[in-house]
Amino acid sequence: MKVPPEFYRRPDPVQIARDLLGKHVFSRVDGQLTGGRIVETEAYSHLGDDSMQLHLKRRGTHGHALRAPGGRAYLYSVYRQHTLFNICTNAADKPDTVLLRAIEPLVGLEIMEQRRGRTAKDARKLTAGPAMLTQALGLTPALTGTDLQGDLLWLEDASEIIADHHLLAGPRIGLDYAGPAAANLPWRFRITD
DNA sequence: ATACGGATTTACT
DNA sequence: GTAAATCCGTATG
Repeated sequence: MKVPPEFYRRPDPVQIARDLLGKHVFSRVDGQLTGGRIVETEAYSHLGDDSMQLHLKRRGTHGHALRAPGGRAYLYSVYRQHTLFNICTNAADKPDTVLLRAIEPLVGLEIMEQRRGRTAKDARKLTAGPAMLTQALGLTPALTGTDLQGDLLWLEDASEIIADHHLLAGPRIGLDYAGPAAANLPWRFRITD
């Protein structure tokens, strides 16, 4: 069953990032169903997180898509070639997000391999990065604002409980530019194999 | 009009 | 380990 709106509207993005591990994400783009199990996430908060302030400033008007009620998609491109998938959380005037960094492919393997191209031959690299998974799922920045209760892009609760000893918490990736205060926050979560 | 920078991936040595 | 790819939105003049 779908993850309900209340899940996304809670005020602590770190807790939401933690809780999203083990959930399943699906997309139906071009009529093709693809999806997988979430194994790595990062939290971003409008409070006490310099990287979020910089992001909003740098992204200006487009970043205002972040100012949406919890439970919508926010996708944007970085390095002019890759798309990243975030989930808006909290309330519209308190813009927090969770970035999906890695999933374990479950549904629509052939479609995802096709979308990823030749480098997908290595199965471990099919959806093991934030831009890899958006490509595999067929996601583009145009999907920003999509309601995750719809049938285009959504998350499902797989009734999986991840125990703390199967979790790894660490600093977020690629945020050195935002300064040590932001780069050192242990807001990245991953399921250990 | 032009300059700048980045929540990455891939192919190399 | 390092470096190149690659093009868009925002800011600034």
